[in-house]
This record gives sequence, structure tokens and C-alpha cells, in this order.
Amino acid sequence: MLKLTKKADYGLMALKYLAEHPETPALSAKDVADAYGIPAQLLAKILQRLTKTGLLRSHAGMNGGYALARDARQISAYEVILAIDGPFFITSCTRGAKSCELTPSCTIKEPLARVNDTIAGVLKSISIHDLADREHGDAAAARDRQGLVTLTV
Amino acid sequence: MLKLTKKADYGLMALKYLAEHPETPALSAKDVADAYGIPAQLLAKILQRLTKTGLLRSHAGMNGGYALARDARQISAYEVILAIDGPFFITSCTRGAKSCELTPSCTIKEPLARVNDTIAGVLKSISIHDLADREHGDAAAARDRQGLVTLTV
DNA sequence: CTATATAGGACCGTTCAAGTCGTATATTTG
DNA sequence: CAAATATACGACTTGAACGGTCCTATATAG
Ligand code: SF4
Ligand code: SF4
Repeated sequence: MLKLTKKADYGLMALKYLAEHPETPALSAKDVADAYGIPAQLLAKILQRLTKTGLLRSHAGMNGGYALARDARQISAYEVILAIDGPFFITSCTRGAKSCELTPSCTIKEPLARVNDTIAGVLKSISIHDLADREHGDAAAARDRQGLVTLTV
Repeated sequence: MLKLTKKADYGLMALKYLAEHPETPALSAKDVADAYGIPAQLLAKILQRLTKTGLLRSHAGMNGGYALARDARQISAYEVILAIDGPFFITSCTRGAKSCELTPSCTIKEPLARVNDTIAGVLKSISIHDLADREHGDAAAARDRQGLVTLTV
């Protein structure tokens, strides 16, 4: 419950790794997979997905691989999770068609939707750069974030 | 991914329902289940769990049922989720023994742990009373919450 | 004693995450 | 061109977790 998918997890790691190696024009899925011990084939598909959603740019063939499509500061954890795991909902009801049967009678879905938005806001406020940069703690960034993260239930 | 368990969902609904009926000494699992269309047996076990963790008090026999063990304001959504679904972790690594194989090489677990704490903070800041009271929007409560919810990555 | 209720274990079907395999295609290099 | 490397993508398998049911034991009010 409320657990991040390993795929999303791997995706974040990979993007972080790419962000940390801006000098290299492209890193292959295998490179990244080996660096962390992630199953190569699995990571490949994750990166393909991130490519399709425009977060990465790919290049096939020898010395090919992936590179960030944007600055690491402009890619949020939310986007990554969204790209890999699909729409982000903490409840089952908002799950499009296959929703919860008792959506009409349910009285907590609106408050939970706000919680959902709050958590999404938290994830949106975190960039790949934030993950990559060990020395962050940046007070200004923290202050910026705070606005997004306010919750009113 | 990052989806709330229906059991936790049901638990929150039930507690909210109990909070809305403070006059009655106890409501049976069936009462609550019927009110929302939740499978009665399932809800029963959820309530039993909440009782074991001390959030509810139960009374067997006729006219028995469950009642909040504390004031609705003193019960957080976090406690409910914790009681029903067990320890709250968004990553697989912190999952006690059965952790992720690549915990040592992973470089994003610390930042994700902070995200975890932030989300936990959000859930801790929400009480059953907040869910039950339609007219909340209470500016003071929102301000109180804001402190808990600050994120520094 | 009987109806109602909690308490709790065993069980089952479905879903979904995680990972593998196989194949097609693009690109660089010799 | 041919071989090596790498992306692209779909099919498939496995295992665990979730959601739910059933069955039995126990407590208690009337
Ligand atoms: S409708 Fe209510 S019970 Fe059903 S998934 Fe949404 S919040 Fe949970
Ligand atoms: S160690 Fe890293 S990859 Fe493994 S679960 Fe924790 S955060 Fe995810």
C-alpha cells in the first residue's frame, strides 16, 4: 500500500545517474543497469517509456543510449512516476473506468482527493537535480516548495 | 503504485462514520458495512484490527459493536493506515527484512526516505475529525499543518 | 437458551508487480 | 557489406499481495 513501484524507483535512479554524467553524450541502458545492479532488460523498457513521454532522448546503434531531454532541474519526480506507472491516484475510485463500486455512497473520497493532490504536489516539487545533488538543503528551494505542499484537507 | 489499500479506505470510512454518531454507545460492523455497502465480514476484520491497536473499543453480544477509543481529533489517518496495512514505507528497501537487493548501491533511498516522512507527515496531520467535519477549511488548522508538511528533499 | 456480535483462522480467485525472452530495427565501425 | 551494439516492443511467466468469503469459537443481552 502506498508503495512506490520498483520500476519508478529504477527510473528515478537512472535519471539521476544521467544527470550526474552530463559530459557523456549518451549512456546505454546496460551502462546504467550495471552501475546499480538493475536488471538490464527491465531498465531498458523503463527508459524506452521515459523516452516516449519525452523525458529522455534516445539514440540507437553503437555508442548510442539515452540522455536527458531537459535540464535535470526541469524534470520532476512526479513526471517520472507518471510516465512509468501511469496516472497517479492514491484511491481506487479515481482509477478511470474500473472504479470502486461504492463511489456514490463514499464520503471520504473528496478529502482523500485533496490528500492525493498534496502528495502529488510534494512529488512535483522534487526535481531530478534535487536527487542528484547531495548538497541541496537549499533554504530557498525548501521555501518555494512549501507553498505547493500546503494542505487544507 | 502509491495506492491506498481498500481496507485502509474502509477503515477510514468506518471511523468517520463512528465519529459522526457519537450519541450511540456502539455500532456493529454490520451497521457500518450496510451504511456504505462494504462487505460486512471484511469490515469486521478491519475493525477488529483497529480494536487490537487501540483505536477502537469493542463490545461483544447483542447491541454490541465498536466505538472510538479516543476523540476523533486525536486519531490520525496515519494511525489508521498503520494499524490496517502495517508499517508505512513508499520504498521497498525499508521493508524490514525483505528489502531490495540493491540497497547498498542505491543512491536515492535517503531522499526518498525524506519524501516518505513528508507523506507520513501529511497523513499524521489529518484526523478522523477532519474527515468527518464537512465544514473544516479551518485556517488555523491548515496553518498548524503546514509546519509538519515542509519538505527539504 | 437464543439471537446477536466480536474474534480469528483458513482459504480462494484476481490482479499486478517484477522480470524474462524473443524478435525487429537502427547505427556505428571495420 | 557485415558484424557488433543498442534501442523498440510485444508476449509471456512467476510470485506476492489484495479483496473477499467461509467457518468456528466465544461473549453477552434479553
Ligand atoms: S469511492 Fe471511497 S471507498 Fe471507493 S476507492 Fe474512492 S475513496 Fe475508496
Ligand atoms: S534501495 Fe533504492 S532501489 Fe531499492 S527499494 Fe530502496 S530506494 Fe528503491
